[in-house]
Amino acid sequence: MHLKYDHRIIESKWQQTWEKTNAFKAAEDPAKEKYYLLEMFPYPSGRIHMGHVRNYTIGDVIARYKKMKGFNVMHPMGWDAFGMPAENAAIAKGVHPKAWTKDNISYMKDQLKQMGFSYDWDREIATCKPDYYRWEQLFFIRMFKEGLVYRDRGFLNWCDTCKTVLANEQVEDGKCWRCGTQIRLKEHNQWFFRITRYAQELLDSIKDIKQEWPERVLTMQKNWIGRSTGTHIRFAIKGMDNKIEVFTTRPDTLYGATFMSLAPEHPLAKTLSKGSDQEDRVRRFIEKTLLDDALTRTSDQYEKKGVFTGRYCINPLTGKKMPIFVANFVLYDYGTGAVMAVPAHDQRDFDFAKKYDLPITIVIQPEDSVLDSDTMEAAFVEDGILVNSDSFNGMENKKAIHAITSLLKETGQGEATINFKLRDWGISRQRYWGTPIPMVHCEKCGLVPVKEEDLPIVLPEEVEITEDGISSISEIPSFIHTTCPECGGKAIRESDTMDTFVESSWYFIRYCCPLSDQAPFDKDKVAYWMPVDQYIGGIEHAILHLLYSRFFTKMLRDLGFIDISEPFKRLLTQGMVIKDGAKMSKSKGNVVDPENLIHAYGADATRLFCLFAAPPERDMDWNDKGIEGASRFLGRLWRLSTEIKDESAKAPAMPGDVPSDMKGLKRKTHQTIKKVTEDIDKRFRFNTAIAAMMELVNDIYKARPEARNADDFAVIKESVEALIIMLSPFVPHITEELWSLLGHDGMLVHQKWPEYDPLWCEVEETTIAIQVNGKIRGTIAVKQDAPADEVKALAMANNNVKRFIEGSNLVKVIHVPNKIVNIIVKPA
RNA sequence: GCCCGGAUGGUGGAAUUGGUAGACACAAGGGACUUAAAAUCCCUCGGCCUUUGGGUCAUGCGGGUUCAAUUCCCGCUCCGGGCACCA
Repeated sequence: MHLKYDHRIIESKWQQTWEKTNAFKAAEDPAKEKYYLLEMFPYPSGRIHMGHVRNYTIGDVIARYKKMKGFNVMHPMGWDAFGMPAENAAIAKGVHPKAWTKDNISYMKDQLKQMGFSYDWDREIATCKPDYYRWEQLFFIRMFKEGLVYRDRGFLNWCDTCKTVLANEQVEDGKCWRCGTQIRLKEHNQWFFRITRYAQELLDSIKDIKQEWPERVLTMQKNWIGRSTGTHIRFAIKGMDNKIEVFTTRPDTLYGATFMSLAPEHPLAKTLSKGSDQEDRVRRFIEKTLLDDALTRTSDQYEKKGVFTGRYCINPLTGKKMPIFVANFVLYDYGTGAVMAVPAHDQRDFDFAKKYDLPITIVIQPEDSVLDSDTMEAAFVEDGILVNSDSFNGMENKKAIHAITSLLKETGQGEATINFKLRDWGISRQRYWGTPIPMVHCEKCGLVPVKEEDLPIVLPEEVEITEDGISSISEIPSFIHTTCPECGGKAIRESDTMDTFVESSWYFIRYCCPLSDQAPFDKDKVAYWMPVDQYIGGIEHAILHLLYSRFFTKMLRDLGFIDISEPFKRLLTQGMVIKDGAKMSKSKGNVVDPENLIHAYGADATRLFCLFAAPPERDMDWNDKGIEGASRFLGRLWRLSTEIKDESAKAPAMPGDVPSDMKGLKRKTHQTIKKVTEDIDKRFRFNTAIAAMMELVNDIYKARPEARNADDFAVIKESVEALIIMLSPFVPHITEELWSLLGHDGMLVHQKWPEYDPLWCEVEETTIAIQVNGKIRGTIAVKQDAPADEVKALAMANNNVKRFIEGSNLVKVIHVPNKIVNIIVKPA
């Protein structure tokens, strides 16, 4: 009788053994090449979901594989523990966010352990703990001193009924998700990180990671940073001292600028109309427009509307009056929030001019036709020759861009500039569950940072939680009232907390030295482990999290904390787990709980299924039935290994009477080792690696009845053992058990990855396809690398091929070695 | 709307550098074993036609390049991700 495969017993047994023996504890060892593998840490939402299982299984395969390859692997795990869901849960259930988060962490940690992931739990981090966020507060203070933090006007979603600030996620169709009240944008001073100071470097250093990051992620980041070269132009306002500055990539059209459009958020929008009969209309227009979100406002279908402010500015080149409008399609976030309108050469300006009957002046003519401003039906946006532009008439517009910019520069009315779409990072959150911003408002001294020795500023726990919400720390007198670090007088603490993206922008460095309490980072340890060799996470983080982390790394370098410039050497973006056509997520209610799978089929089967279902980069469509196949395969592996052990023990040592040939299996074994190694190492294609190992299992099953003597069984044993070792990163528990059942002493986690013998990988014979005029008409078997003449002759001799070439004239024969022969014929 | 991806049998997917489309699985159907069931093992499995040799269509749609296109180019459709306060 053989032991039955019982995942419940085996999995917990090996999980305990690994833990007891500290199998995954990482320590600096200069003699060994380090490998820092990291998966994006989870938000402790309550239970792990399929996305976590997929992400962490992919990571675990690589971590275990690299360890077997001899690397000193660090594979840490932690918790992105601040954030909105904890507050929502607090409101819904009356639990304190801290308690809710703590419970979730302990439950999810247990779940991760049940999956058998190879984490070094000694490095665990939770971002909501003061011993973590105190360093973030230190960074904030140092950044403030370097001018990398500033306070500026910003806009918040405000619900008048709930009297609360709403996150974008909490706004549905412009209305509050709880009470349905139309939200409005409220002005509020907020803290910003000056990420734009790094815009150029973030763009330039893409070349340093280019080889190892997915192309599409870098493309998205480049577009997000959005560098463009253009010109700043200042327009004088009639009757005022102020000027309006615009950014344009088309200074060549300046002579055609006939009016000015301001974003409703523009500080001048209200000021310009003050005291005029337009004041009320402008105010109403701005209020109305601010209700529409940015997506709507940039849409093609969005009706372009505006209102005259009652004021004019002066075109710096023509000297003509240009009416100033507030227009709903102008965005405050891009450029300067003001656009010089050139209706003849910009479609939006054209539509606007037609609607409000504003002058259209053509300043660029195409070379092959003549435009007429009275009859044109769309803006002319192509290249052409300047007209109506004084001394620039007749110049190609591309050249005029530089010529006009030079003129503006000479007259002090503008200059060439570079503009980025990237905006500074607003990090203020008017929420309780986050890192307190270590600043103090003093009436006398203004904004003063907390003294570094007074850190951490601990988030107070005594908050009021009701069904309606959670009080802000601004309502806790003991927290809010303090003394000024500079003058010692009465002062008020900043009560905004930081965006949780700040915590996740540097956690990967802290993993190198999670316990250090003298400084955020231990330089030696960081120097050994950083950068992360392989980072793995969802494609949904392609821009924000990854860009913020890159920014933080560069900034911490400049603040003297670390010596590297890019945090993640290699990136793998894993696709999402999709069910019913949408991303599996709590908010969509289509979540599959992996816990049921682990109980019913085991962690190994769950891991195998996740890896086999799709390649990591692709979205994975959830299918409940697939796990059966994974589970069946493990049963097959189990029986094969235990039975072979008995059979080989009984086999006669001397060659038996029936000759047999195990060459085929030996070849397949080495080819499989090669294939699996390359699939993991070069391509991260775990699904095809598993398929290859399934093929090997099928071949062993077929070869088994042919085995007669000890030599034959030695080949089979070699196959089975190679298989068990190669499968161990994928299904670590069952393989560990089989390894020990086969009589091995040491644990499989400490085994070396198998090597393949190139000689045994060679193919003896290959099947090549014969085409006639590009259509397959037969196949022939030939020796690997057979000479072209021989192959061509064999191809022409094929019976079916003959039917298609007989009676035609041979044009040519294309031979691609070991692949195909294509015979081109023409009818006679 | 803007930026970035994706689409291959009933299903998940494979085809690594332009060279036999459908590897490996799932589901389905058939058979063996069994008192029976489960498990296991074996076989069939894109559509249509067929004289069972094979022929023909087929990788979201429409064009193109090539001896040869799932793969490269152009134009679409649909689906997904991101859009700066979800993480």
